[in-house]
Amino acid sequence: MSGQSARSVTTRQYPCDKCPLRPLPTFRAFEKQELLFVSTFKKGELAVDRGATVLVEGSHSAHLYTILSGWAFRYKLLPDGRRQILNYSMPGDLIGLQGSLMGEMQHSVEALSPMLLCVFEREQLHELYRNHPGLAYDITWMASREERMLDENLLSIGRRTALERTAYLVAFISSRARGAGLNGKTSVQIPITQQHIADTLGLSLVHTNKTIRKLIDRKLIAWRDGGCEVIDHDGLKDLARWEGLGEERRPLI
Amino acid sequence: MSGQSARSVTTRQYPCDKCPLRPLPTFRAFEKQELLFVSTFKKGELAVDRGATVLVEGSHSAHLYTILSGWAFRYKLLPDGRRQILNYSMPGDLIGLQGSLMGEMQHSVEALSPMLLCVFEREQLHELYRNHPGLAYDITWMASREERMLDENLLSIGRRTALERTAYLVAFISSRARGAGLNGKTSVQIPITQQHIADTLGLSLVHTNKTIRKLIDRKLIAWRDGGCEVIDHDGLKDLARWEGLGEERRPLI
DNA sequence: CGGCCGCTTGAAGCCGATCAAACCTCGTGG
DNA sequence: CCACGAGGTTTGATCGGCTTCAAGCGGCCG
Repeated sequence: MSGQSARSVTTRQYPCDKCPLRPLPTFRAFEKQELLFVSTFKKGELAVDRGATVLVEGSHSAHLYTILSGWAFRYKLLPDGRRQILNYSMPGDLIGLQGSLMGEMQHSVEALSPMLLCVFEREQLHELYRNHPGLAYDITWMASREERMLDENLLSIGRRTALERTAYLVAFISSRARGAGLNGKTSVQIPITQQHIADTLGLSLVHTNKTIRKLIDRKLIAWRDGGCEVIDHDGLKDLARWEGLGEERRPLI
Repeated sequence: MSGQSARSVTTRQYPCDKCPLRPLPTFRAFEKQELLFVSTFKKGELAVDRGATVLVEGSHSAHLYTILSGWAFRYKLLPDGRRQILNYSMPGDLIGLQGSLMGEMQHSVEALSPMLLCVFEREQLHELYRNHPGLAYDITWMASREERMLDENLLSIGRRTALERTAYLVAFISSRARGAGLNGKTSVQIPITQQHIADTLGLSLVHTNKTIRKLIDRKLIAWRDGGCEVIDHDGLKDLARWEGLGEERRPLI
């Protein structure tokens, strides 16, 4: 059973002023004052294993998180077990904001790889809004960004063919991964199984496999070491008729 | 051509202290100070016709809106014209927040009925965040609410059958309509065509029609006067395996 | 070595798409 | 007053993309 909620609070390895993410060109710089507040906002770090459930639908978590490293996905289930993956999360993304604002979580979050999370307390969100309007604005911005990604995913599932959808999804994830600073010298290894892709795109596993094979045959992607690798990013975007992500600088909390 | 951007600024009929929506039990009350600010935040009212395009993908609008009355829908298009409806909007909902926060609109908004909108200026959002943390929190809350609806819609399109999807959509819209105070003595008339439903659910028009017929035959809904009416709300929810909306009180700006 | 997980492949069948046509209502103009 | 056309709904027939069922393969780990 891989779904167990294995987790352990580690000692703090990354004080906010030595945040490994903030120096990246994708992220906006902090005001000194904001950095100070976030340092007190951060309550610790949480390490979770691959396959661990970080947050579970129906719960009322006292925490929200920023991903320091690793990948995760958000999903919902129907009563009979059908699963829909809603989106993926990677370094710099907030996890659990919906639950913090509105009370109960209405989706679950599972780690796709070992992860390191910054832990924040929901309770202090009000203080953040009261004293740090810039950060408050950033949080709304990030919520809007998530909304935008969901809009695009809806368009994809609703109106693109299986081949287009798959091309879109791989291009989308790899764009985001690059935006999160995950590009090694070569292209990114996306740590997902074909079942994840199927559950994201609303397809069956069998048909997903056959569709991925077409992308491989066209030399658009490769499937290696239990993960996906992009070979021809522009080819994927063309096939999916996708414009790509705006590459604006974004906030990090 | 019904897509023209017909619009006209009317004189202000509803000062914020006489807002027809706020007294409704669905909405949270304002602090006196918040009411004052929103009164200055509101720049006027905009009346649009049915079929008018309120906001268009790719534009940089200087405004955002709250719906005073009427219905609208958000949608995206693929280059070849395929349309995906993302969500519906009704009284009390914000329109154009994404665009205000992030610059460019990445979806369009079209009126489903004549509408009356409160007009706000994007520029003043920063002032709102600086001086009214409570309202800032409310805005984030509303963005999260939209995100939640999108999550549910994704689950629906990705993993529910055509019949379940249709049942879900109708139940969902009518729940929201009731939450927006649109329930007359009888049930709500939802002012949409079957083409809208098809474009929301990722189905063809023909199949949507046949699916709707099944719901009618089962006496779950009725189709009258070019609109949809719910007859058996619980029946729809059961069929869709849908839990329903949390009926929490929500903010209004 | 055996079992599990993830990937692959073939065959059969169905859900929903597409094609085609007709009908109804309503507004417009001759 | 009726002819006409447009938009929306309806229905039947055929097609095909995707699902489902079934089975086998390969690698990794206890």
